[in-house]
Parts: sequence; C-alpha cells; structure tokens
Amino acid sequence: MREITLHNTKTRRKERFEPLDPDNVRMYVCGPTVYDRAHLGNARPVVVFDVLYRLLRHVYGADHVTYVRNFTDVDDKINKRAADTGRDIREITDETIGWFLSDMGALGALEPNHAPRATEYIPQMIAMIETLIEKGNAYAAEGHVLFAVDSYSDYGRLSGRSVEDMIAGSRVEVAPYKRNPMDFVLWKPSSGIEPGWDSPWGFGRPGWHIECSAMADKLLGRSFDIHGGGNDLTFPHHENEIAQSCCANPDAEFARVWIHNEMLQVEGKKMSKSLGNFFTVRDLLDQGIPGEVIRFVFLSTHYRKPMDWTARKAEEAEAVLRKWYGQVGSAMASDLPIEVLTPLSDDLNTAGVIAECHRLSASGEAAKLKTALQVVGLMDDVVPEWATGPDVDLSSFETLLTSARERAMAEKDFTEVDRLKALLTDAGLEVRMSKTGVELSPKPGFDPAKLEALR
RNA sequence: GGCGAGUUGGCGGAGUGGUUACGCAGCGGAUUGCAAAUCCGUGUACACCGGUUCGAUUCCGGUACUCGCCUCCA
Repeated sequence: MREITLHNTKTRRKERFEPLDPDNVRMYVCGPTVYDRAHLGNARPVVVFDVLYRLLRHVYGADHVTYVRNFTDVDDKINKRAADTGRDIREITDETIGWFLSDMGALGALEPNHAPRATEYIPQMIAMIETLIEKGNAYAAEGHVLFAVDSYSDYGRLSGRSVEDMIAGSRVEVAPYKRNPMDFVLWKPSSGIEPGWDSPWGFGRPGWHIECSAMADKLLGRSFDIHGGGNDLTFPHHENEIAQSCCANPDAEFARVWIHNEMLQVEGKKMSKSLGNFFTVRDLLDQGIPGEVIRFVFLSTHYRKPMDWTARKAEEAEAVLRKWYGQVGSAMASDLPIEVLTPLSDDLNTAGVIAECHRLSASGEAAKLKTALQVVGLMDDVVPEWATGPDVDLSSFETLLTSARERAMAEKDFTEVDRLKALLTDAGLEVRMSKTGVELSPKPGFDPAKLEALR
C-alpha cells in the first residue's frame, strides 16, 4: 500500500500517515458558517481537503473513507443577516448551503459523506456540555456555560501558546462571570428573537466550538484520523475543540493528525472588503473563469504556503488546461503513474503533480496525463465543455476559404482570402492554413451569432 | 509582545549535499502568400551572515524581510 506523509500541526512535522482503521479512514473538516456566498478564501480548504479525500479514496478505496464537513447554521452572523433582511433564518441557511454546494461543485469538489448541520446536533452538544460540567471542566454562570481552561493542562498545546501568553495578548473584554479570562463559551442564553433551544441552563444556543466536537464525536467516533481546516482556526477553534473532546472523553485520542492550510491573498494582499479585492467564487465563475481553472490555480501552490490569486495565474492556468485537455481527448485512463502518486502522497505536493503533468504532456502520454488530472479532480471522464468549444459545423466555411485560397494562389491575389479570414477571426474562430488545407476552430471568445450573420 | 509559516531566474513554481527542473513570457531560427498553431534552439536562480563538509540553494545556527494567528474571518 502506498505510503502517505502529512504535516501534522500537532507535532509540527511531516509524519507517515497510519489510519486507525484502514477499512474506515475518517476525516473531519470545518465547514462554512452559512450566511453568505463563499468567497475565494473559503474555497481553498475545500479544494485542499478534496484533494486529500481523493488521495485517501485512491489509496484505501472509495468505500473505506469517511469524510465529514459540517455546516454551521447557528451563529450570530446568521442572526444579524436575518435581522438585517427580515428573512427567516432557515431560509437564509438553506439558500446559502445550496449556493455553497453548487459553487464548490463547480470547483470539482466531491461532496463529503456527511454534511451535518449544527442545529441537527443540539442534543449531542447539550450532552457533551453536561459531561464536561460533571467532570469539572465546565461551569454554569449567568445563563452561560463556560469551559474552564485551567482544568485542562494541555490547553494551548496545538497552537503552541501558554494561557499566560494568551491573556497577555488578548484584546477582548473579559466577561465578569469568567473564572479565567480565556474560558470560552459552550452555551449562551438566547433572547426571544434569537434562535434557541431548551437546556438545563435555560433557553439558549451553543457556542461555536462545541458544535464541531459534538458532530465529530457523533459521526466519526471519539478517535479518528484527520481533522482539517484553515490555519486561522488553529486558535482558538481547534484548540477549544481539543479541550472539549479530550476532557469529555479522556480515554480517546480525538483527532490524531491536524492539517491546516495557509491563507489566500489576492494580487499580493489580504483579501478584504476595504481593499476592494474581495470577491466570491460565484463572481469568478460568472466572469467566465471555469472552475477547473480556479482549482488549477489553487493546486499550483502547496497548501501550507500562502496562496496568491492573480488574474495572470488564472490566464496561464486556462492556457495550460486547454492544451492538456486537447491532448487528453478521449484517451482511456490508465493506472495512476507512480511519478504522480509520489508527490501527491508527499504531504499533498500538488505543485509537484502539476510539474509531472507537464512532463507527461511533453512526452505525449495522454492516458497517464488523463489519469493524473482525474486524481486531482481536474476532470471527470470527459473534457469540460469550455475547453472543447461549442460544437458547430464549420465545414462550409472551410470549403469556402479553401477554394478562395486556391484561387488566390493561382492569381497571386490574396485580398479576398484576407477579407474572409478577418471576418472569421472576428467571429472568434481560429484560422489555420497549411499546405494541406484550411482548419477552423472556435476560440475562447467565439460568438455563434456573428458567425451566423456571415452565412 | 507571544506563536507560526514563508523567502528559488522577468513571472509562476519543482527538486537536490556535487550534474539541465519544468511552465509562461522573452530572444534566435524553421515553417507560412501573410498570420496563427506547431517544431527546434536559448536562461549557471536559489534573501543575508556564519557553521558543518572535500563541496550547500539543499543540513545546522543567527539576521533581515514578507505574511498569518493571538478578535466566533477558512
């Protein structure tokens, strides 16, 4: 069986990956809070962990991997959105989940085996909080339940910081009912207008961190293999998840390997609304940038490096993919070449995979290239439609141009040929003339209407 | 201030203790009625300073710079 190495945030080194159970490799990845369209940064972890999911399925078998990615559908940002728009919360979250799935699908992301909504696991959260209180790791105060960080000696281990450092660097105001300033909320009271559930501590709603602990526990068990997310989640979210889960289940390991992707930038700067470089995945797709192109750009940067999205990269990616798709055509897929699997298994070196694809392309190994593209999710069985171009019958124009050219050759007068060529080029066709004949093919800007007008 | 990641030729990026990465762009050439496409050729880069070594871009230490997190932003 192929060996996979992965960088584990817990140990800060690359390690050989050994699943608890090779017949059921389990991975949990933090999903989006569903209140708005996914921006480009949201797409990075989706693509990164989709590649890992595909690799795991390749190595262990598609039926032996369980991938869970949640939807956080209870959150103050959602409440605010509902209040601002006057819309129903469920309507907002349903709509946003639909957008998310279709946008990520456009990027070639497979859907996880389970995509739980946090609101479906409230009883599990309450049960876990009760356990934490019983074990002395949590306390109720003024309608809240807080996790006592002092009760867990390993608190801060994942992110490599001490509680003292956190307090020193903290910029949050400390609620008076907290025993330690770093104690975090497991449960908080809800007013009548906020969503809430009855609990032993009154009507309220869960804190963010407990959601993932409860859902992972329920769907993957108390010990599982991989937990992933963006590296901005390392602290506090993942640190808190570990504290909750490990205290509630002291005999279990919780997640063995923690994987974090680096952040995304746009044209060298952090993506933010104030800089005016904020955009969603849907924005790019609507601009006509194919999902495969976006995915390719993501894959060209290793997941633990900051990734810079630039328009130029997108253009280059599109040109490369067009070329490869053209070569691959209807080639039969082969076994995955070891030259491709090796970098992919080496901590998801997707840029190395692309380098290998260039090599396969140069040596004309269409079948291997196709397999390589498939394994990283850049194509299914067929070449994407945008790369093949529209299916139009151009033979009449080819015949016309050919005869005009033959005449021109004889008469040494090419004005008519050049005129026809200009018209066809203007309609978005690529015109190729060689000794053997004339060939027309649609280019990216092909406009069928203009061509029709020429008929 | 604390914690972490990164720094390879014009751009993107792989990789390695000693030999050409590769892609794009550029340049030269072939081909072409012109052009496009294609093909051929072409680039001694690895932040800085030390150390280890016969030899380091590759290992170790330090410096600088960039970026992220420390605030329920992925």
